[in-house]
Amino acid sequence: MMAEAGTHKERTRARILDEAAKALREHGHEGVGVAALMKLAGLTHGGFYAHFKDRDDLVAAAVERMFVDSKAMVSRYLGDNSPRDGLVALIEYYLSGGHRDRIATGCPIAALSSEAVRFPAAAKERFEEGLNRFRQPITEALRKIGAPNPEELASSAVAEMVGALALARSMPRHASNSFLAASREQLKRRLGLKPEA
Amino acid sequence: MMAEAGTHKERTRARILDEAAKALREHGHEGVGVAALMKLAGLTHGGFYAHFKDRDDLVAAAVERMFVDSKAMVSRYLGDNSPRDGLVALIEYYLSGGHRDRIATGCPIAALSSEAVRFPAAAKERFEEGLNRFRQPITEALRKIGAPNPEELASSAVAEMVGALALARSMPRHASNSFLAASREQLKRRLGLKPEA
DNA sequence: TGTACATCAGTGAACGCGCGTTCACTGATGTAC
DNA sequence: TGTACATCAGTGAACGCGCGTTCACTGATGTAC
Repeated sequence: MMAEAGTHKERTRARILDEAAKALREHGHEGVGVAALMKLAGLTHGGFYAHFKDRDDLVAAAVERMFVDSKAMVSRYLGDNSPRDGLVALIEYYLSGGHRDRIATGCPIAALSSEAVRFPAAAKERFEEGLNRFRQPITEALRKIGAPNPEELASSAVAEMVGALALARSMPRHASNSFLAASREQLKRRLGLKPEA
Repeated sequence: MMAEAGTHKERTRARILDEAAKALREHGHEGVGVAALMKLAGLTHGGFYAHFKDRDDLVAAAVERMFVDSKAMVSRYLGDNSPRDGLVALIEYYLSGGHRDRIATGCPIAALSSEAVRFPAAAKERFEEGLNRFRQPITEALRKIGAPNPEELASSAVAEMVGALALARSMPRHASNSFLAASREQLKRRLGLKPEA
């Protein structure tokens, strides 16, 4: 995933962060223990403090790390495609069963939407930054296709995407599938991405 | 809030649940400790087990209790009003600064959207039930005003409301206000609740 | 109406456990000569 | 090229602490007579 370049120490730190970024999405802020995390990275717990000041420091760095995945995901869809095709592809991926089922590597915003309020200050700031960086390219794409009020529309779309994904994860499979489908359809329609009937 | 009728024991249990339902929204699943909770209810921690089998049992009951507030909130807006006025009022309250700032007594779905996946089984079931009971009257109101595909539209609207409220809580005040405003505007427009221009 | 007694909600000390953190140490790595 | 040494990432035992849970007990309440 990452954890390639740099000195030995840098690569170890990156390995810890890769695991932390996954564990944080999968188990939440309180669900990531230092000992369990270090074990996932193939180390013992004492070594943790050679890399991070304390647990809050780790959480802040892990939140930043999560948004590297987020940025890559957005670029994959909005990078090369036309804005219109990109938005459609982004919505279809974001609200897919696959994304719903892969919390650990999926969108950090949806994975932590209701927990971020309680993050320690540094982590919270990075979450806010990540959220803005997610919203911005969507705003730009909407502007390019000539949507009215692209900022407002992008905020609203992000809210729906995040809400739909988070809630879909708390539902039984069947209900979850149609819940995702509902937002996929409504989003494509209201962003003007559907061939008009 | 509740905690009035019944025997002494029933009233005590209700008092504990009232506090738990607030603490759960405010501090999340891992943030509600038995000792702290009992103190909030004016009791000592040992007495807890006269009322609940264990912590999971409490959490399940507290989730159910939260949705009593939720149901009351929805009825307040969709109960007496015309469906159209009711929907407008519901959206305006739900996405208000006041609701954003009162997590402990606000919508349980938004407060726990990203955590519900990890609830113990019984709590998770009650969360699902609560979500359905929230969605249903919105579907009905949309059906009454003649919206096309009211089920799909209600799901989509609930996703946006929940996502917008949860994310607004993780933002600095100014950004948060306009984020809420964006979803308020977009929702009223797309549900056909705006006087057409 | 007054006394004796059973009930049981609630108390608070104690438990085992896992958490975050500290620290004396080890042993592999890279540089100096 | 080979040896001596300094560095420091990583080890693992130990810490204090707060958690959920147990349990012997207390004392207020309500019923029986």
